[in-house]
Parts: sequence; C-alpha cells; structure tokens
Amino acid sequence: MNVYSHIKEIVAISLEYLAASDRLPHGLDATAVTVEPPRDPAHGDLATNAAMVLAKQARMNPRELGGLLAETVAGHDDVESAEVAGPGFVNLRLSPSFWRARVAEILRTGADYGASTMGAGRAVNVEYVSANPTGPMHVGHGRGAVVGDALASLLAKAGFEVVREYYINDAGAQVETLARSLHLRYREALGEEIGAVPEGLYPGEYLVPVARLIAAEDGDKWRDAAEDVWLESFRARAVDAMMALIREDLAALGVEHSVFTSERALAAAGAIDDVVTGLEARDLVYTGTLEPPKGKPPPDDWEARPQLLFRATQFGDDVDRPLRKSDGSWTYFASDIAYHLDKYRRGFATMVDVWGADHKGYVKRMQAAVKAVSNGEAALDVRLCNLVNLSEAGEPVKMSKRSGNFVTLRDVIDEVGRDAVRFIMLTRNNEALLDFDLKKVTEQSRDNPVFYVQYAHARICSVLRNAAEAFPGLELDDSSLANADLAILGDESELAMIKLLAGWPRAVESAAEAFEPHRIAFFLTDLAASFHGFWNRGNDDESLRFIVAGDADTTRSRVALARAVALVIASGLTVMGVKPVEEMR
RNA sequence: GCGCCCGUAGCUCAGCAGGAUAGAGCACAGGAUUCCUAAUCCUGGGGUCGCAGGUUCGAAUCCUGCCGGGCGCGCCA
Repeated sequence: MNVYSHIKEIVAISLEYLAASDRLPHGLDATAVTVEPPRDPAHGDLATNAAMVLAKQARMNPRELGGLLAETVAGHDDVESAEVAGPGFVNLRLSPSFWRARVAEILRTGADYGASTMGAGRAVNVEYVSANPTGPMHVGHGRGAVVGDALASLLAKAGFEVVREYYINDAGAQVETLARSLHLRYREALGEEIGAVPEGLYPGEYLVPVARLIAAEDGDKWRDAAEDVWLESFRARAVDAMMALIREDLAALGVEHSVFTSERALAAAGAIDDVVTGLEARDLVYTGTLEPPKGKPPPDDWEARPQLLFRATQFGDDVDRPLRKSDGSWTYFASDIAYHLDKYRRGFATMVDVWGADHKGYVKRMQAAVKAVSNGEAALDVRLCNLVNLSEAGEPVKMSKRSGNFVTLRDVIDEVGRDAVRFIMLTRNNEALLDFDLKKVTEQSRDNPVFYVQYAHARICSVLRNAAEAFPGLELDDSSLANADLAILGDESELAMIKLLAGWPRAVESAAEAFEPHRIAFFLTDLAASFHGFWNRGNDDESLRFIVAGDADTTRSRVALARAVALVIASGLTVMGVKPVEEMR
C-alpha cells in the first residue's frame, strides 16, 4: 500500500463527507491537494495542504477549513491525531498499529512490495546503450547501460509494460571505417608488416582475432581485391564480431535487451524512404538552404547549399534539419526518424532514449520528429548521461581513445565487480558528472554506499541465522514472522524505520514518474542508515537488540522488522540490478 | 549569436509535482567496542540555496533578467 495515496483517499472522503453534511461547499476542485511527509518530523507523520489549497474556493479561512478537516480525518481508525498548524497545514499522526501493519504487509508481499499499478500496463520502450559497434564498451557506455536498465526495471515495477531495446548503428561511415580497419588487420594476419595504424582507422587490437579468423577461413582471397569487392563482407563480419563483444560486455554487467534493431536492416527495408515520402506528402519536407552555424569558429569548408530539410521548427525545434548528406545518402537523423516511427508502429506511444550528454543538441529535433510521425500521439523522453571521471585513489585514470588502449568497461567490471559498478552509476542524477574511484568503491566503509547498503542487508541475514540458532524452535519464515506480535515494536527508532519502509511504494512511484532511477540508491542509503542506527542502539541497551536472550516474542518481532528491512533493500537493489549479499567477507 | 543543462555547508552532492526552522556524507572536534559483524553508531560547529526582480497564503523549487561554468548548433553517430 502506498501510505500517501491511502491517506489522500481518506482526506478526499472526509471532504466529501463535509460537503454532504453542508459544512463545505459541494464540488470543490481538489486536484492540487497533496499529502506529503513534513520536513520536520515533529509536525507528525504526514501533512496535507488541503485546507490552504481549498480555502479560496470554499470562501473560508484556511485554518477554519483545516479545523473541520482535522476533526473529520481524526475519526478514521488509521489516524491517531490530526491538527491544524502554521498557515493551515493539517498534520496527521497515524496510529502505531497502522504502521506496524506495514511490516506484516511487507512480509506477506515479499519482493513485490512497492510494485505499483501506476503504469496501468501501458507500453514503454526504453532504448539504451546503442553503442556503435566499432569496439568494446567504455565506461561512459556503461553508465548509459546501467541507467537505462535500472530505469526499465523501475518502470516495470511501477506497472508499465517495458521493452528494453538496443539500436545497432550498423550503417554509415563509421562501420565502413571499421571494415577498412579490419582489412588492414587481415593483411597483418596474412603476414604483412602494417606498421602504425593510419589516422582515421580504428587502432584497437580487438580486431586482430577477427582478422585472424578471416585469414584462416578465407586465406588471401581478399588481400589484393579492390575495396568494393571485400567491403561488404568485412563490414558484416566486423559488425557481428563487435556486437558479440558488446553483448559480452553487457552480459558482464548483467544487462539484457529484449530487442535489437539494426539500422542497416531498417534502411534495406526502405523504411527511411517511406518515412520521408510520408513527411513529404504532409508538406513537412522541403528543399532549402540553412544558415551557417553561429558558433565561434565559422567552419572553413562551409558553403551554402540547398538540401532536403525536415520542418522541425513546426514541432518546437530551433531550425529545420537536414535529411540528406551532400553525397546524397541519408543523414543519421533521417534513419533515426524511420527507427522511431518503427517503434511507434510497434505500439509504443511512450519512448525513452538514453543517450550520452554529448547528444544533447539532438534531443529537440528527435522529439519534433516523433511528434510529426505520430501525429502527436507519441512522446519521446530523452535521458542524457553525463561523463564518468575514472580515478584510482584520487588519481585520474587516463582514457586515451586515440591509442586504442583505453580503459574498457570490462576492465572496470573485472576490477571492482558488476554490482559496485551498477550501484555507483546510480548514485548521481544521470545528468550530473560522475566521479568513479576504483579504490573507493571496493572500500568497506561508510563513504562507500555500495558497501553501506549491502552491509545492512548482510547484517540482517546474520541476525536471521543467529536467531535460528538462539531459538531453535522459533518459526522464522516470512509468513510466520508476519504473524508475530508486532505490538512490541514501540521504540521511536523502530517506528521511524517502519515509516521509512512504508515509504518504499511512494519512492518507486515518484522515481518512476520522474524517470530517475538514482533516487532508489538514495532511498536505500537512508534506509540502511536508519537500520545501522538502530543496530547500534543495541550496543548501549541490550533490550533494543534484535535478538534478546530469553525473550522469544521480542526476538520474533524484531526479526520480523529486520526481515522487512532486508526485503525492501533487496527489492530496491533488484531494481538497480544489484545482487543483495548475505554475508560480508 | 541562439538553445539546453548546472550553480545548495570547506569538499562531493540530495532535496520528492511550491510547503513550516534547507538536509546527508566526507573533512574537522569530542564520545561509544566484555558487541546480534564498531566494516558501525552518537554529539557538535558550519549556509545570503550564484545575484536581482516577479508570481502567491508560502519559492532552493515556477517565471524574467543578469553573472559564472558545461554542452550543442549541415555533409559524425
């Protein structure tokens, strides 16, 4: 249960009741009414702004209206007290038994606790990674992969029907460059001395094994052939090999896409021609000349040239955007329009693309295009992921791409583990720069959030093990724990922990609403802090330990609470794609 | 030049659809260890939420202008 929605419902019913008994006007518009946690816990568990928001409509003073509302709401079983405060807030305290019932609810619901019906089964397409198949993934791609994957899981938990998609950019100049790079490596594999890889080709050594394989299978049949003879074959084999590499990287990260769409296949099927024809028919395409870009350095090779343009300005973009390059081929934008139309036709009116922040200038035109091809039926949301600064014990780690020997995502995963990578990638808003210190993320200390949260989970698992040992006859499975006498949980820090737990469904919904999976990491860190805090109170006061010698009832109730914390932590980590650990070593 | 993002404690950052006295960690100062894992916890000082206006019962949050930083602006994807 989402406590906030539940109380909002009670507030709404109370307002209706007051209207029915003629103490409030009928038909008040309550859409602006919210129920939120007050900043200061001294103000109660929850507060509603209803009286302030409705005062004007009702032609009443907010405190007077608040008084009526407080009196009515306080009559509900779940509400212990309600009072008007400040400018007209109604502060609510819920009954301890209501809060304790959340623990039982969590234990009965298990891993599904926090799942929401907010999405109502609506289809959402989340496209992420979509790294060009020209080499292994680097750390920046990894961030996009983690953010996209966690966002997809988050939306699924919030009740959306989610498809995780990867767009393979296997058309265009970059993959041709890749093919040429592969051919060079192929000649090398045949024994030729190639020297330094020329500027403009990919120098990475990851093409070497692919080249050797071709040499072994085909011998020298391509060596002296003209480029147009081998290009197609080398391109295809290079792309396949690179995609295999990328899929391995993704697997190492635990990221799994359900749909891979090939740009080349889309183009071959005529999708680009079709979409442009369709836009032409609606007069959204014309031939015109663009102004030179207004940037500081006027590009030296600039020449005004009429070209085929999409009327992006009609859909909120700043300028109309070119669809054809000067050599007559389609721009990347043109094929991307076709791709997004394809997604729309597959049933996705809500699309989310996760891109690198360097593509920021591309967002408006793509959103304009989605609006255009769907007649305004579909919307595209773009999440931009900023740079990751790798460091080791404070020293920046060089990531020289030019030498081809950059630190790959795989290197980092092998070094610190998948879970640490995933967690750290979600400790910042996706648009903020992220510092990733290889040393720090494996430290076992308070300032490593990965450890801190996992440690809380591990401690709880340890409590379960120890409790079973201390009280051999005690039933400690979740459904038995759900029947424990929770009335024993009366300490303020216990109730505070329960209130945090009860906030999980709301946290899921608001994170999903905002498309911000990093909020889950913050939620879990707060919950872990609350748990560690209570744990340490047991050091000072033995009666506040989870396992209380000679007191099976208290132990059972506390273990129930601990287990509920573990379930929520595990549930959150699962959204993040991190595996909860049962023991720290 | 235009567009978008950012500016919150010494540092790194949260701040939920505008709510009450702006939070956390690090760092700094002090304290808790016969302990269910002290790998943790507790206490304390520390702020003109970049600046200036506006909107309203109420603004770190929304709007406008300015300052500072980042990114983008056809033939890369």
